[in-house]
Amino acid sequence: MTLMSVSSRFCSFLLRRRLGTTYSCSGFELLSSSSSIGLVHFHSHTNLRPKYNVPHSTHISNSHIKLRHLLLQKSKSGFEKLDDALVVFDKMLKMRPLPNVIDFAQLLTALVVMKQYPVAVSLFRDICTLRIPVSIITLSIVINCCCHSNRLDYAFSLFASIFKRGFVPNVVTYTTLIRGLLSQHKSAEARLLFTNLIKLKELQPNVVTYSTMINGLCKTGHIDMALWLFRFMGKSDSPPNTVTYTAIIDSLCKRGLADDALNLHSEMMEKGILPNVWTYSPIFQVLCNFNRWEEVSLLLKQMIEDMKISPNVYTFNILVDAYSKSGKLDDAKEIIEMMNERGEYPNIVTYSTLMQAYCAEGQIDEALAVLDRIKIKEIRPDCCTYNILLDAYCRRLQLDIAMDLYRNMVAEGLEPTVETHRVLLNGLCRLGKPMEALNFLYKIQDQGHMLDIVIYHTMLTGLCKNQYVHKALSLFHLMSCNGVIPDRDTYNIIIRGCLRNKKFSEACKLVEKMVDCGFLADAATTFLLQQLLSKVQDPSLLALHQKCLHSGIQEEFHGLRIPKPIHISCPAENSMNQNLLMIMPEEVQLCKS
DNA sequence: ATAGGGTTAG
Repeated sequence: MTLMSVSSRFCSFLLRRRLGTTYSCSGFELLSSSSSIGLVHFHSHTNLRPKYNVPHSTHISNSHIKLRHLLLQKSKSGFEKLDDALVVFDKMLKMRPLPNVIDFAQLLTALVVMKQYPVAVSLFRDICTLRIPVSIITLSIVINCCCHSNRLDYAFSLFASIFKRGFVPNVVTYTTLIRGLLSQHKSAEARLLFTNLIKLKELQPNVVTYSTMINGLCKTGHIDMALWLFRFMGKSDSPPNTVTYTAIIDSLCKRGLADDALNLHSEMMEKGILPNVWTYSPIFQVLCNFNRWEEVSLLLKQMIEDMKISPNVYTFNILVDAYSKSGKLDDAKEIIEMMNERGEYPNIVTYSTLMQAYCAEGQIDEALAVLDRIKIKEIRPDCCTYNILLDAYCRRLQLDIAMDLYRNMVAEGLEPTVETHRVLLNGLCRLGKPMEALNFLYKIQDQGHMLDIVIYHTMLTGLCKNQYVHKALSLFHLMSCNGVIPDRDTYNIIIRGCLRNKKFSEACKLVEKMVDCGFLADAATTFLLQQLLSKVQDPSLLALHQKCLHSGIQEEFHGLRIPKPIHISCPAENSMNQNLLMIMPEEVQLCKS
């Protein structure tokens, strides 16, 4: 058997495997067990190995040059279809001499651009099986793919293989792993990796490493550490750039700290670090939230005219949503007009937002008209679009129409989400059919659909409102068995349910349990308690009220959240390592041991 | 040839 025939049969086999039914199982199965497809036998014939070590330059043909040209382009834009990428890969495997490390890395990059992470991992597996050489860059690309597929286990096993293969991880490899850890909410581990890099003088983090760390710290709720690191960066060799500032600004905006965000926005401009479209979007969001409409208009003008930054779909969608939610439908439509004029065309999110606005105004026909119009424009409605309409019908108690729509969306090939199910459950409860809702819940659970905490909240609320508080209590106990841990909202929902149904002793027990778990009564619960106390003088109720007051709920009342002010301080000018380790005291302990 | 920001749905 010649090398070519084995190789080409082998290639087709791999391709079929990827294109066939087993393909959907992602590349990770291949990563763990290559022997399952009989490759071990293939390995043992050393003379069947492709002769990749033939110097490339002497054999470069026209097709190699064509390939290189194609890959350069596709690694930036991605292939139009997944199959196109697979066909190119198959052709590459048949070429002699084989394309080089860079060519294969570029093909993987094209798959990354297409967000086809598991496929990239699968191709990488084939590359290894065929003994095609890889580099630290190839490995970094694949580690990134594992992280994006939430497979940290594979990412770290590949990380270990870097050393076995005799490569050295670079700053990109480490940054990728740090991002992976943070995206999986493993912020302690990310911090440990980050500090160890510095402490063990492995390598110097660059501005991307810092920004990744800062963004991740913000997203995992460690904004104080993020701010510290941000100010530390200002004095380091890698000062913050636009992305770093944007991460902090976004975080401040999400906390409602509009003025702090605006100050930072001015600060960066003073330092000559130019904001971009990413920087402006969260600022618009927070200004809208606080009804600072004048400033919104001014900022939009400044952004476009002075800074010459074009708002994009994201920016515009934030504005459309904010205007709609404040009943300023005309302003929302004006923004959509502006989008069309500027060639930044509205997308499915824009139209779903607009439909949501019509539904909120009770103009469901207008919302349906939008749906018809986008279908003409060949914009495909997604699950969220349907969820909005489903919710509107459920609110009007037209559950039969909602169910029709539900069947429609499934027929269109859309997979219902937790939100879809939440909307339908809510609809059943509204109609006073809590037991049907509960049965529906069990049905979707049996079907293997995910039940999240929001679904439980909907069901608990529905049961309590329909005087099925005993059923609510059993569901409350059941949810932790199903791996969904009650949070502050869960406790407050069930406690209010008990109070409304005069189960005061049960409410007492739950408040105690809640406080033990570190949660407090919210404004609605406190308000209900006060209302009840003004009518009924029940001693257990009074004790309950006292307990709630002692647990310190005053900071939040009547649903108004008052954000705590943040002081952005500068780190003291000590030695670098001292300073950096100060932000992560837990890690210092770990490092010492 | 590899790494870092944002929108709709309780």
